[in-house]
Amino acid sequence: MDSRKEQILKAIIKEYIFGAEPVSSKTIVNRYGLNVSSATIRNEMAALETLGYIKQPHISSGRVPATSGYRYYVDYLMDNEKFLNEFNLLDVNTNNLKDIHNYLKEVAIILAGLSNYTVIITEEKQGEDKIHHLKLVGLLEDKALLVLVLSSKKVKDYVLSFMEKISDDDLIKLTDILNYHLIDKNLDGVTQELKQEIMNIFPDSPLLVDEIFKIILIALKEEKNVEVIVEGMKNIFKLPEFNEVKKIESFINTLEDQDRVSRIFDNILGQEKGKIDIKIGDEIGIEELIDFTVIATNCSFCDGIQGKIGIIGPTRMFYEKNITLLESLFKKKEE
Amino acid sequence: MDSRKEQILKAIIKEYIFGAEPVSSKTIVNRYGLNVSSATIRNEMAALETLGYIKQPHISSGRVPATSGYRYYVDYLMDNEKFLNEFNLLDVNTNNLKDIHNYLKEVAIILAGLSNYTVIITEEKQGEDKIHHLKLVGLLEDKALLVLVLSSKKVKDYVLSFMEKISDDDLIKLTDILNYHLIDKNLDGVTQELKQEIMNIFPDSPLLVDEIFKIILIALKEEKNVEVIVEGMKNIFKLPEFNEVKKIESFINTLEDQDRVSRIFDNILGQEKGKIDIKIGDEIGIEELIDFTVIATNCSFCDGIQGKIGIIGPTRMFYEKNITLLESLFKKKEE
DNA sequence: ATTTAGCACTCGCATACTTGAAGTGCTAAA
DNA sequence: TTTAGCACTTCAAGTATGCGAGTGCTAAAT
Repeated sequence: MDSRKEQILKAIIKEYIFGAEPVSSKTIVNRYGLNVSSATIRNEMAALETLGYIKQPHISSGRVPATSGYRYYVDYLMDNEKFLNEFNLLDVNTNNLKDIHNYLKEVAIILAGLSNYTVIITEEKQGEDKIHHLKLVGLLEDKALLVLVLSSKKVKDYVLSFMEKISDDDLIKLTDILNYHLIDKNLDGVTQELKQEIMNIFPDSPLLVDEIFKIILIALKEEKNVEVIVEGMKNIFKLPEFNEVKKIESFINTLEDQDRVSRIFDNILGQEKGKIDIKIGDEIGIEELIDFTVIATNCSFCDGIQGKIGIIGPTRMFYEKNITLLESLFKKKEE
Repeated sequence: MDSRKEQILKAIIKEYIFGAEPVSSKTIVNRYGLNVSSATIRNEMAALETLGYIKQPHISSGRVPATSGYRYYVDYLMDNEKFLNEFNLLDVNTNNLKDIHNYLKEVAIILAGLSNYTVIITEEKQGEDKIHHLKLVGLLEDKALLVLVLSSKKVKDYVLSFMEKISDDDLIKLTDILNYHLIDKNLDGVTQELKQEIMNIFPDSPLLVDEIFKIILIALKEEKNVEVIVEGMKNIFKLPEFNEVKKIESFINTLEDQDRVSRIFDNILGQEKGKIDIKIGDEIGIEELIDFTVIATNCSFCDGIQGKIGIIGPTRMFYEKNITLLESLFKKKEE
């Protein structure tokens, strides 16, 4: 990636974000004049395409950024223009749950209006439940039952299907190790690090441990009180690339499903507070959102209420603007 | 409307509710055989069209029910088949606001799933604010400022535009009368009856009084804590007649706007509890919902929380099913 | 070795035309 | 009053056609 390729990639992305139409070599010469002819641009574009940064909707059309093109843009090319709006909207001080809920709803509406995209917010009241006991029971050679006993005395069970065959001995060994590490842990304890640790001790079945962890997360999450707020779905109608009923249906279906909205955050956000995460297309990890980008961040309120805020828009979103928008929620207004 | 016309109207509506396609004279003969030929049906259909109960999307197509056709059906023709599902979902007993909110959200999701339409619910915590004082100030000959002082000391003002010219004298007279009747009244006091009473005393400007009342309602409502729940918007995608982006956009725009959702209920529901109201097409009073029917009812919970529940679907909705669905929310399960 | 002019080629989109099926209204006879 | 029959209308789907935008490639220029 020499400097000229970067310039051209940046031009293509800026142009496409602005116009939502395939960008031609001629457009780049006209508007970003790099002192070369359109033929040269075409050659460079062909190179950028082999590198996977851009693609053609069909032969003989202009180029459109690919996911990795946007990723490159966000990581290396984006102008960090500063926007002036600093709202400090999230400096709330209340202990009333209902108040917080209504307030966050208001925040979502405002943010949706400012961004012109869809805003998702979850508030989670940390559940008190921990894992009291855990058991793996073999059913068939590739199926087992995971039984969870929670400290609230609730019993939950899930059927696991593995790719690989697992012996009863393995199950017992795994049960012991999981119990040793997970007993009396709540959601905060079930971290990536712990998973790694267990996988070091028990390295033969990485997929299985993965699967089990996912289920434990789900089980404990069910004990959490997660409230989901979605505002500004209507903004999708402003985007010319989503002018088909099928696409809109898929989007609305996804965002009306609280589980899937929670999963967006689970997939993209770590534990860190205040950091802004950007996931583009398939990085979000939800099939239906392949054409979208999510910009999200953690935040926490009084009373142990955890919040997550995300802006979801097309992959060709105004990255700079929306990153600053999310950042500005936390900033104090300068005097 | 002789009996045969009623039979044919009923057949057309049932057929259209089921199939969402214009109903031909032949279809009626085939499926509802009334021992007459299709030509006779055609003659009757022409008559039903002049009566306004059905219409043709274009000449040489079958007939589709008109709003007044559905109205006639609901009022006189509908089978009151009883459905068995009785949920008694709304027999809740809690004083926790947050609980009620989450519970109602759950109810909305369930109801949306059962009905296959969109469900709207509002919970309203009655505001304490009353009107402390009211003033009308003339601005231009067809504009005036309505100033409201609330008992919470908040001052609100709104610009009124009238069709007709209003003299300063009239404004003063009207101010006095409104003050006399409205001081220390909250939302419960601003009723249709009171409006009638004032209009009897001051009959010259019916439109004006109407306008003022609307604004007072809005002002007091702003002091109310109204929470709006909308679930199942995705169900619109199952309806073949809403297969255009424009139509879906209009629907979602309307339902994402809390004010307009509140207005749906304001327009169609009276004070009565437990009564099921059905409004079809333009009867709803919201332009964008001209192709929809709303079935709605009032309900109230502990703690002075007022709720309104509505099912909103196409005018060709399964009326019987959804009426029973709403009814069954309140019924006790029979032993 | 790099850049560029020029040209053939591809694809999508809009327009117009054709055809067949569905359904009506009307007339004249039953 | 009802019905058979027929002319007429409209929609929907399929097909042909032309146009414009844009590319890739080749051969010449730098």
